[in-house]
Amino acid sequence: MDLQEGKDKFIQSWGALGSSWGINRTMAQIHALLLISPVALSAEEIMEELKISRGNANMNIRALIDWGLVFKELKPGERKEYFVGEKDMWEVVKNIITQRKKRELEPMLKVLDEISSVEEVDAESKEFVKVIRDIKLFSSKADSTLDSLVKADSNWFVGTFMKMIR
Amino acid sequence: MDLQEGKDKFIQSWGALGSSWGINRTMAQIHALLLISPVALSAEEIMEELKISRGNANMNIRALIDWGLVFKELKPGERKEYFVGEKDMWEVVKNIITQRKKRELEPMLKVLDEISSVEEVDAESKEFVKVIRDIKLFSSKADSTLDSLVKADSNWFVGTFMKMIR
DNA sequence: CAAAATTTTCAATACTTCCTGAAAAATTTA
DNA sequence: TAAATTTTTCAGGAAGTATTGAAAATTTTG
Repeated sequence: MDLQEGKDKFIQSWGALGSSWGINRTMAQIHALLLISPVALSAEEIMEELKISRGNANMNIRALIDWGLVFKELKPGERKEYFVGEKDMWEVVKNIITQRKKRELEPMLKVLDEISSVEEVDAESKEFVKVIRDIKLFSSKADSTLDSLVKADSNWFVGTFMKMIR
Repeated sequence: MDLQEGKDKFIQSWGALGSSWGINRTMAQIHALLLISPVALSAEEIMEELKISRGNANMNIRALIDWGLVFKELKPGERKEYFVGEKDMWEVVKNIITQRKKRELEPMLKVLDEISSVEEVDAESKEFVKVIRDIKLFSSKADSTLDSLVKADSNWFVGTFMKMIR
């Protein structure tokens, strides 16, 4: 397989993967492109490479910066902004976990909290509150497990955890 | 807060959460409804409760059964099918991990494998292959970690892991 | 400060995914 | 086997998301 074919395949697959994870295709493709690019790329170059409009490129680059997956790089003497991708996969995963935890898990915990104040007047409402408390307990555990995971370092992940769990 | 309000809020939030996880809103709502329902429900009842069409209900119930999150229940002497939700959150999470691993992570591993056969003729292609191999290594580790996680039992998750990691 | 370069915004539109409802298929009953 | 009941399918339309492109805003340069 030649380089261009490999690159295209990677960008394409990474984009498809993103789609099933609530990340839009273009955003995932830009991320893929920057992951495999040895040098920082300008918006122009990204537009060119992925055949997308300026607006689209700009929006998704901002979003990636927001997620901590891409960084601006200013070249001395150059007016354009350049962008580099976070290459350390463990960092990538940690950032995604952190963001999604904040955006999704935490709001859900809040809702579960509110909901468990339903008055337990009859069998049905008692059962409801029980189920909700169960889910809340589980979610809180997931939440703090993810916290610890994010604090742990990459070596821990690739080493100890694997051995321990087997 | 009263029961109906609590139920509605839960179904609504669970639906929203699903959307950001590549699971469509209705599917997540049906799952939520069955999670908090103490009894099995028929398609009719689900349609009624969520105000959705028969077709929509049917499709999404099938999908949930496919994911192992909902089961058919046949009541003796009744012609209709009834459905119950998997109530054990650990089972729910395990099924989701298993399915998504199979549908997304494993195909990605396959692609990474193919791609790492790019000929390393120059600096650029060497760098590309290096990055891809890195990602592949990481993904394989994630894959087997998830395998172990799914094999482990719920107690392990709620107990040991939490202590160890802190 | 004005001109040039670059980035950002956003209304219009293209694209994708989801949902409906009615017809077809399947299953059960008598 | 025919009628009744229930489930499944799927074309067409609705709703939701993503993308474009051009204008506005911002930044840099001389």
